[in-house]
Amino acid sequence: MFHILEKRLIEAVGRFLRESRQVEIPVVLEQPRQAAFGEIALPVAFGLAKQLRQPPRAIAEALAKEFPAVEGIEKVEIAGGGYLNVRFDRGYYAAALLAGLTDATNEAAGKVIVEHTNINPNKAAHIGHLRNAVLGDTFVRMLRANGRKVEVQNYIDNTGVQVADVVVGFHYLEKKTPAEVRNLAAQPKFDYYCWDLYARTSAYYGSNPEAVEWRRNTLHVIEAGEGELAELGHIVADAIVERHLDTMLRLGIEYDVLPRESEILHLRFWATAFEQLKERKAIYFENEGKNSGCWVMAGSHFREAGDEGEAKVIVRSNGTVTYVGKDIAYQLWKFGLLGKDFHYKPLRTYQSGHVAWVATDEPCDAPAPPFGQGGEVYNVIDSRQSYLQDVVVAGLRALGYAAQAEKSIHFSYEMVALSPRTCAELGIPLSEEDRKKSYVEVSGRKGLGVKADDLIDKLIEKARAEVDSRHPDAPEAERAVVARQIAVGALRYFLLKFTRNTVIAFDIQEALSFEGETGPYVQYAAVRARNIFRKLAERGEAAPDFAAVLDRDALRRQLAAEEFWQLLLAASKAGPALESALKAGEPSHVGRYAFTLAQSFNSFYHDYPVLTESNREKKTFLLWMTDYFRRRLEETLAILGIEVPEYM
RNA sequence: GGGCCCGUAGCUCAGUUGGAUAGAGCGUCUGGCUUCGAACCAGCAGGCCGGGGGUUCGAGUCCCUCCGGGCCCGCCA
Repeated sequence: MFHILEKRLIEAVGRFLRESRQVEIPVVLEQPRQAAFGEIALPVAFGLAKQLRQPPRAIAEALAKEFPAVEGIEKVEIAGGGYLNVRFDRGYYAAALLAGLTDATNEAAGKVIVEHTNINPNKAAHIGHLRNAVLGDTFVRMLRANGRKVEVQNYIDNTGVQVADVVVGFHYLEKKTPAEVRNLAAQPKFDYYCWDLYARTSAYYGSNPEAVEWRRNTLHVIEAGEGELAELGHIVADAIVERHLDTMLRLGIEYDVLPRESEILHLRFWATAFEQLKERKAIYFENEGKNSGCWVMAGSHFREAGDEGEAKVIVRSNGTVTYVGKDIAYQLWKFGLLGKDFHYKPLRTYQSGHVAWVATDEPCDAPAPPFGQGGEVYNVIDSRQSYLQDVVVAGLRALGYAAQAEKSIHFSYEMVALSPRTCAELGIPLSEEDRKKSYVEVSGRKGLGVKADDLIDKLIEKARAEVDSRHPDAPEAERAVVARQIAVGALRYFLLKFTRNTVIAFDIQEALSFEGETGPYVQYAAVRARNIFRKLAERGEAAPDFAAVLDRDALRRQLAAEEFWQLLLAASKAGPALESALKAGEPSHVGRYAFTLAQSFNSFYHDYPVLTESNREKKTFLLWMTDYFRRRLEETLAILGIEVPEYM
């Protein structure tokens, strides 16, 4: 509704200026500095000051006198150096909200592809991976809430060097057969086992340089896809992918399709992309210099104009393709530009019946929905890979796909590091140098980091203690559910409260907090709103028919109280909040909105006892406000992927 | 050497395309539970927005420069 009035205002003011002043300027709306100034501020007078050669204040006064009538707007006032502050007709506005009038969502055409998570399937997921997945998943929920069609992809690099390292560990260090590893892989914490093995193998390379040859050979065999080492690679990667899906499901994160590198190789996606790249002269064969014998992309494609820079090798002199090359092929496929497709088989069915599919190289009986063919592609990848993402986009552009290059968005974010305090707490040894830093980078290679499942377990444990102390009589199973919901709320909110380009110095104390700006704080507000209606029912009272009691005049009477009006206004801005968060590409903005909404409600809850209110109109109004807040809180939390517990 | 990011209250962070008196949370201190359950609320204190220059009627926000910190720049992935 807020948006509707904004649009009306822009339209009316634009026409007014055109007709009365013969000026054509874009009408900009602002949020007044203070809520008491009104709902919308128009700074038009400042823009006109130059053109009309008059002081802004005088222009504002003149404009205010002739200001056109706009439905739903009560009046305009002059303020400050020349602002026109607009006040809504409160009764009109609230009546529209009560009638269920909402801002229309964008029905933009085309599918959006969001790729996130993308964890190397060779070890347990850690806190950094969680940031990626939660950011990606929340962005997906934002897009869907806005009416967009979204496909969630989780790319699996199952033939890469990281998997090879773990295979080396099993085969050369532990001398295990595929059958033995298969047994191990069926154990619950196989990903933890590999976490340690990966670190051990990496360390082994350091002290035994000749072992690096094992790795090279293993990688080669895994890519070819045949032999015992390749079998080991599959066992490891497939099992770990399942563990990752389990971990993410604990946070409510699901996927539509898992494209895999093994299929990119076997289905010769790269060969097809290579032909295109050669044909359209996007890459060239280098005959001299250090890159002699390689196919390279000229630096001018992916750097600032004028900066020739270094060329990027796409195909090595031994004929093998680099990681970026495969990524270009994958990106082409996402847009439906490759002229090839994977085959698919169902990987798992979620509780809702939703199926996650995985790429295969041979057809399967189950009919898969169409994947790929996106109109817009978001790659959720940390900022350290921005150079490579630039190369991928440059590849598209060099192939003549300028439109798709524009629609290829690197949804980048900064890494999660560990606070020194948390390192100490976890018993991670720090060098003299690390101790001085404000944070320490995690390293899978060194086995240095906080495992996702450990963190979730810890959060559940703490939430459970809180729930037990408050609701000792509630059934055990119920308390377990509530504790899990609170833990997930705390974790997801924690990862979302920072803007994307802030490095998170992960501090376990801070993440375990349930007070202040946290997920549980917001959940608590929603629970309180629900409790009021539960108590009402327990008293044998039915929820009133709001529309019957609250006509426009009644609403106007109640909303004459400034506090009520400000609360309602804030709650009514969920739509615009989502829209601006999408525009900015910032899930954290939705989190922040949820928090301020919860703050508003908590103060309302504290100041106005609803159930004991004796005046019928006021009580109905308070109940309506409660209900309105409850719905906005629930909607916003759903976008954040946070559930509302039965009680807290 | 080149590129990207960051520097705002004791700590952790917000701050829309430049706008009115720079905001939260935590922490400190002070008050508030007679169940719509305090995982809450109210209040106090705390700021040369890293330094300097510029553009502008107006700069935390844009430009230049310097200082401090992080990340990237491979025929690894």
